[in-house]
Amino acid sequence: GRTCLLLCLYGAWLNGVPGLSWARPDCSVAEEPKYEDGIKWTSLRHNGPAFPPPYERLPDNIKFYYNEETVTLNSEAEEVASLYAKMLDHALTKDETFCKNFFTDWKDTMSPEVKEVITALDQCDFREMAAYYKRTKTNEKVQQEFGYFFLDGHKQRIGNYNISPPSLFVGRNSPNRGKLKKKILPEDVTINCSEKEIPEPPPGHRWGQVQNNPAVIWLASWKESPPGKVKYMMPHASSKLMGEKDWKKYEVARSLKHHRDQIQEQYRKDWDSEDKSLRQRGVVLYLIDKFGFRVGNKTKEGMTANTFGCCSLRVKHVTLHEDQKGETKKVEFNFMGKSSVLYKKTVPVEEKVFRNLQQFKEEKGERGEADLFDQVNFQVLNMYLKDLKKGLTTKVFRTLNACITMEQQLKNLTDHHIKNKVSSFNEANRKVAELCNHQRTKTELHWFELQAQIAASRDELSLLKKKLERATQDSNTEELKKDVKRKEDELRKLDVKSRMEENKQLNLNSSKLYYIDPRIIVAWCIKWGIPVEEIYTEAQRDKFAWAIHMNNENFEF
DNA sequence: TTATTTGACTCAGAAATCTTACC
DNA sequence: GGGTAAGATTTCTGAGTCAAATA
Repeated sequence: GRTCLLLCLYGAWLNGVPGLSWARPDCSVAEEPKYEDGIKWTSLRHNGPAFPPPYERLPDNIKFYYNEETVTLNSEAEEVASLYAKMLDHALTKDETFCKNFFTDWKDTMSPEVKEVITALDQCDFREMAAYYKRTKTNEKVQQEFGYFFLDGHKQRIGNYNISPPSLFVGRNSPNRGKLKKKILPEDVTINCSEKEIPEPPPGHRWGQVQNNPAVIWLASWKESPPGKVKYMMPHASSKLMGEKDWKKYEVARSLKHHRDQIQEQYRKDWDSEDKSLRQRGVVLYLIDKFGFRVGNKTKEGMTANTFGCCSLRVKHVTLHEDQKGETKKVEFNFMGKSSVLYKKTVPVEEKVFRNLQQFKEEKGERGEADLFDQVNFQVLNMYLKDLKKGLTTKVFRTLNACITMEQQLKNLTDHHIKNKVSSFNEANRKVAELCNHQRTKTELHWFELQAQIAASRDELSLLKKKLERATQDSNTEELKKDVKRKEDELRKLDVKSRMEENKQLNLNSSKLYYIDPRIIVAWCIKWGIPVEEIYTEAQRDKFAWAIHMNNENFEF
């Protein structure tokens, strides 16, 4: 209760991190060790990750058919088939690459005889299996014993403690989509913990590796087959360790504010430089600073979807628009960004940026596939930024821009404007989501249905109106008028619905969770007497406990 | 050496699940 | 008042960033 909260605050001050304390349920005020740079903990105890139950074979009455005939699969092949069967409703099972990858990996699991029989995926009938899995949704409650860990004696939640069962890779636009993600065994897992507190591996198994590395915060790690990346079992966002990092992230962004003028002055100079790499650096930094682009790492060809960020933009992604008099200069960006989200915006830029872009494009001739900024990459940029300010990297600009935008938007909301405070808040939030290009792809089916409904309704309305025009003082004029009114109401409702659907295009969650300093929001809530519960969900309040406990009405970013 | 890969986080939308509103 | 659809929230896991290790 309140006492606990006060103790938390007190404990946090003792720790030297304002507002940050051990997350619930443990609120004790212990003397905490201060760690030198890079050391995260003294004692770390947990039960390791939870493994999925072994595969259960289909009952005898559920069959798989090939060419209308029953084929009996061995256990492994049946298991992989079940993964596809469970996805039968998913659009990906109509995707060529997905199917090709799946079929290749699936065949590897078949016995030689069966492999000879099953040669075409489109002859396979998984429907009986699919129906069976729909009926028997296993809804096992997660075991509480795996959900927590102890960091220096404090009980904390774990973010992801379940190792997922084998599945088909579902990366969007990834060349790996459809490939089998193999079963992870304890032998594949590295455990990170205190030397004397090694968790018990599942019966009959042993851990691949056990280490005691206080320089990292992960509890367990393993490699996933495609795309061969290391996965980690990490503390929950509500844990002290994560909250601390979150807080530091925003502090770095705040400190960037004081260096921004200097950075801008420098990149303006760079636009005129003799050195092309400096000119490119200057333009890239301008774009990142101004429009919140991601830096754009090189992506591994053939392993990931073809996506882009600022440094990795191609010539074809940028179109320059100049009006007749050459007064307004606009740049049109059109490319696939992170997670294959389309970035399509046209923005005005300064004269020198425009000329430089023009030159970079011309140099490459008509080769649209050529790198627009061939002389810079994220290492170059981050090296440069690090020298200006410790801890400064390119992504900080995105955070800074998001925070400034949010703070400004909220400031604009005066008592006069605010009728419904929560929806006003969402409007402000929406501006940030727009900046960050956080999108939600609309549920296609729903959308098309709605548009069809609207079109049909429009047609009917115009038909009714014509009828009404033609009608003389017949007895049914009144009836017709009523019909028209009814149709108009219906159409209006549909339009509202459509607009709501349109708004869903923006995804407010990502900016709220990762970009907007929660202290801005808390301060705003206090100012207007809005309970934080109306803005942040429970999970979000847990994550931002540090900011909520600070309770600073006068916070300015 | 410097370019590339790996490791460790940090951010991303979709799917799954829970809650509420509506008929 | 209960069944269901829509909406809100949480979980899940893929996809970025960026520093450090490696070749």
